[in-house]
Amino acid sequence: MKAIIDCNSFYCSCERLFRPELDEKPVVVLSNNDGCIISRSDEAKEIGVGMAGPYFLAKPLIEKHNVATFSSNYNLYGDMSQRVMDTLRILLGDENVEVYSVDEAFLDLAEFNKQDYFKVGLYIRETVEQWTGIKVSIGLAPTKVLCKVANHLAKKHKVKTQCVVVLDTKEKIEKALQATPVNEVWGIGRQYAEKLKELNAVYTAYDLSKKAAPWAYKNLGGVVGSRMIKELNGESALALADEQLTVKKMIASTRMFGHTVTSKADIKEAVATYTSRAAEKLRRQKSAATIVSVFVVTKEPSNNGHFRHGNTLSHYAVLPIATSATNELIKAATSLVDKIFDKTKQYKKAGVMLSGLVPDNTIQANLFVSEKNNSKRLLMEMIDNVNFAMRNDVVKFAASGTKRDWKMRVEMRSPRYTTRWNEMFVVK
DNA sequence: TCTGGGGTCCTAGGACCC
DNA sequence: TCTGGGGTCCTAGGACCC
Repeated sequence: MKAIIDCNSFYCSCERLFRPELDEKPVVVLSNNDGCIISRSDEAKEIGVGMAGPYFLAKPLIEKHNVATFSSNYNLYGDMSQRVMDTLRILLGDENVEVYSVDEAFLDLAEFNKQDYFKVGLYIRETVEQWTGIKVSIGLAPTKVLCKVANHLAKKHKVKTQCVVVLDTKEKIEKALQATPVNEVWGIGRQYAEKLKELNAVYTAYDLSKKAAPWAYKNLGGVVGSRMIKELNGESALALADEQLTVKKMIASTRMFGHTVTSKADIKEAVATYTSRAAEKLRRQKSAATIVSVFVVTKEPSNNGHFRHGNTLSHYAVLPIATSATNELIKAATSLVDKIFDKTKQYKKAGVMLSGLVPDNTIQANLFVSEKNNSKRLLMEMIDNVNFAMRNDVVKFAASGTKRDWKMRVEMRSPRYTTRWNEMFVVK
């Protein structure tokens, strides 16, 4: 048996931890730039606040019902996430926990075989809540896809299920699949859901489970589709990932600007800043990059009221030798800006992607690059350590700029209670 | 004038996830 | 006026090789 554990309205729950007066009150958390709603409490949902909708559209409703509204505070959420995951590792052992996202983890419950799974789930849920203050829902089943189905049901019927749903018999699985609309199946997005309903009269997870694997191969994205059918039928096709072995294959840092930007210098500053962040992530996983890509997104005139994505202009450079040194990556990235910049356009977003990643201990010096890389690595380590300790990008490269006109808006961020001494929670 | 078969590597793009 | 950010996996198809 496996399980998935999922924090309830995670970002909202983090905010509430330090504002207990908001318990049982509607709460929402906004994306960067205060653009979209990315987390909402059950109470906000009941009022009719939509998920992932633009903030400005929901604003009248939010103000009318006095919904507590927060800009996202990723320092806080990251730290709370760590605490939840640490709790799970202590309960189950490192090797039985796969962190799937900031608020979700898959668990291997092989050690609990033949026990009362409901009690196991309840015990995990209560311990996490007691140690961290974060409420979670748990789905237990033989495969990952079925765990997700169980977890959906646990969230949908919180009181009745006590946020724990176990699917360990054929009958329970069948019943759960029948109660699950096909678009809620993990791996079925909007496009597939529409296709399934219109062309194949597949409306529920149960209908989908009755399709043959070769059919799914043809119609639902190749092996991805056939695995999904197997998983729905209780045959495990997706193993728990080994955390030690997973390193990212691509690292990106991208942001919307706080307002539209037209100057090349500003774009270069932004790109240099994003490159520094990406390079830090790169060094954290001890990789070096061989490809640097830069893209910008233009602002287009609004299409009579309908939202429209701008055009993406991008370019990449292959480096002569893999590197993790910020200054080298910035040099490559900013010169790419020269290639894609069009002074007749306005821009609303830019980003940097590092790919072609290799372990940085295997970098071979080639004939054309001298052996001075080692001292550079030491410098980078020092900068990372200082920045980590101060947590405010104290040491920056000059190319990143100092005034940062393009910086995003974060107008309603709560204090970073758990990661900054000067913002710590005060007990009166 | 006739022009095979099997393989690898790479990129672009589509779908999905939280 | 205002619509996030960071990923993954897979396939098709082109270039190239022998």
